[in-house]
Amino acid sequence: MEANLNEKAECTVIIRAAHDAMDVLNGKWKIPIIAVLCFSKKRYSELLNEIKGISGKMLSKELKDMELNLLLKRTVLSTQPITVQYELTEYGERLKVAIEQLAIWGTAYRKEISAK
Amino acid sequence: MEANLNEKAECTVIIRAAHDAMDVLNGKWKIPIIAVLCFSKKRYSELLNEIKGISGKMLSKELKDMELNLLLKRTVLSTQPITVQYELTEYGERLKVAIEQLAIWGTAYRKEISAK
DNA sequence: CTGTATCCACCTTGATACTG
DNA sequence: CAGTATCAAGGTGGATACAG
Repeated sequence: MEANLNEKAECTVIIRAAHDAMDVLNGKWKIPIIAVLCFSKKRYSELLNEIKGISGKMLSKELKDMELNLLLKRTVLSTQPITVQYELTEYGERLKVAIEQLAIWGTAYRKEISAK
Repeated sequence: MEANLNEKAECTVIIRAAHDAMDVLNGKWKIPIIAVLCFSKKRYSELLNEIKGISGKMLSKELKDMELNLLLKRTVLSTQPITVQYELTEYGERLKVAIEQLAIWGTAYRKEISAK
């Protein structure tokens, strides 16, 4: 019963915490964006090119969302014409571990499912 | 340049693999469902009670999705009235690691953001 | 108990054109 | 280059009633 209580408590905590995380990562594009930015900072147009299928509108929207959620930092460079750099914050960086685990699972899953 | 190629390749792989995973986990409720089932198999009504906010329709739909994706197994028990057990498959079990990482991140994020 | 059927409001996304 | 505005379409999720 002690074990049962602990299980229940732990379960509830995980559910809520995972939900918090997914709330911040909602939508189709946030994980791909973070995955790209895990390796280096990028400009808007670089992201647009490297994330296949995303539209400019969605990229803008997602980037704005993530900036508000403190996942990434936006920097306007005074080049001519101006360019904008996006990079992960510490919060964003720390998501890398979770995303890697998802990717590891996804890789194995795809492989085994397709071998069916 | 070699490093650059590797970075690019690894990045692409991670994006695709994470996308595969998120494809299977799409929607609002799959992660909570898996989190609950991580600890023990559950019946439909137990899931309905323990996952706060989910409707019966969505629970049915998500469970069906996940069964098709081989994430969980559905077993009809010949009780009176009949009950149905859901449990994770091996694929589903292996997602636990990734979800735990998400939860760890979510916990820290919530804590630090609220401390703002 | 374990679902399904229907209806509906909302949200997300995409295409396209446009701005500074 | 880095976005914004507008419109349209489809998907998502909730309420309710019903079925086996």
